[in-house]
Amino acid sequence: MDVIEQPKSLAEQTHDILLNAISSGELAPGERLNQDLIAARLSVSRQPVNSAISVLKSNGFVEDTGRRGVVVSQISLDQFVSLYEFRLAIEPFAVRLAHERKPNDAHRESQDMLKRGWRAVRSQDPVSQIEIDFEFHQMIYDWAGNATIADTMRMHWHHIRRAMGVVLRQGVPSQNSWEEHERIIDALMGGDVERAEEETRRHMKNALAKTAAVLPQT
Amino acid sequence: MDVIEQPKSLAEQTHDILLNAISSGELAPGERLNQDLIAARLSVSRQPVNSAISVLKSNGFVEDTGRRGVVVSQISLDQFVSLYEFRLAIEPFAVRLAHERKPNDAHRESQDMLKRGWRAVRSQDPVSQIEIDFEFHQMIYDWAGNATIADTMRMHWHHIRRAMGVVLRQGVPSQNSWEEHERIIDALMGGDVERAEEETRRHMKNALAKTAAVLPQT
DNA sequence: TTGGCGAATTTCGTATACGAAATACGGTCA
DNA sequence: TGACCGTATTTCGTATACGAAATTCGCCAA
Repeated sequence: MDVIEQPKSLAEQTHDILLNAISSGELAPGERLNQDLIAARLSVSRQPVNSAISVLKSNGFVEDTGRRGVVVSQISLDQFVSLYEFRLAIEPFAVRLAHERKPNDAHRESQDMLKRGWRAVRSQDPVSQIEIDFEFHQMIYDWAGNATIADTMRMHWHHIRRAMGVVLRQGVPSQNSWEEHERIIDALMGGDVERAEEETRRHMKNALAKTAAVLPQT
Repeated sequence: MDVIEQPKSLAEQTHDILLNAISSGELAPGERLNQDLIAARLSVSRQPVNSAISVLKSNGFVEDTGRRGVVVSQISLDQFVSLYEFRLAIEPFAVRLAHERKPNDAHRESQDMLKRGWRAVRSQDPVSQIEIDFEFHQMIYDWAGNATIADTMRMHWHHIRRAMGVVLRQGVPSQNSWEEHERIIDALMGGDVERAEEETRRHMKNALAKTAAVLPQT
């Protein structure tokens, strides 16, 4: 039996809405967040908005200007290099854990995921491409059975989304990504951990290269 | 030239004070956070307290009870196994980066750090032992020159502190830790990355074993 | 026309107020 | 004596109020 969960507070809803707007690029880097405006737009008072902004600030999505209020954090190239370097350590490790712990229906689940991935590629819709890309990696974290990896990557993913949006909007195709995903799954299902790890590392390096080529122009 | 930074807001100060109280064990797992009480104790209104608690909640330091307010999160064994598994991936990687990028005065800095570590061990003061342990690893992250690693580990470290406090208060000696730190530095200064990574992995496994042996009793 | 100074306005952080929901308490009935 | 029900109290989330600091705007002088 499930526990009863009460509806999210206005502060949490406000946070989620703002975070989504930032991650999707709807709120551009450097853009100011005006508490009165946001409160009016969401039909709430400034109190939950203020609370939501505190949380965003603590997680690095917005920055203090020192003057009045906060602005959406910049997407710096350095930051993304460091983030992908980080993933270069975590993702292959997650794949190794996934190899050891993946559930019985992993094959079916992954084929399903790949199918959805290719469908998103064909759709050429950046939003669904970004979404399903995360779902793919989340599936791996899930198989890895490590809550810290899942939590940490969920946080970082919002930053990744921002950069990925920039990349995809520039018309860079995501087809390669899904070929790489396929190779990772292929190795994993075949029980070849070493190759799965290696393919994952390659996937990370390619993703970084694609992003790095586009980001400085922004 | 440094930028001028204005004093922290009451909300941020409240957050820092509460986080420190939680990490240090002053506020025990399961303990309720009463906003009125905290506000009165800190001589502020409930507003900054409420804001601070939102931030703590988003970072997993306190949990919603579903009823009234929040309680300090439990230290679960599962969570710590997952955290140390995570470190098993990150710390050796950070050491490898540190090997490539460490500054010229790394030798002097590390000898200094080791000296302070041994002094803390002799002092038998858990607080300074925990503090200097973090400083050691932070030095490595710093050398690694990767902001994502540093930021992520700073966040996780508050959770580690909580567990480490439990371990040290049970009288488990921290001498072994500093022998391990010494071996890592020794390998790193000798330019033997492979051994430095291996020593780091061993350090993580030992730390996990020490913690796991004590945690279930709590 | 442009630079500079001061008043008006904006906008934030924090305090206080208020209503709702949950807990705690006390009295009543078996 | 113990279980149960209704009321009082606690305590939270959110709204509103207020003061301070920064920015904007307009006026005046060079």
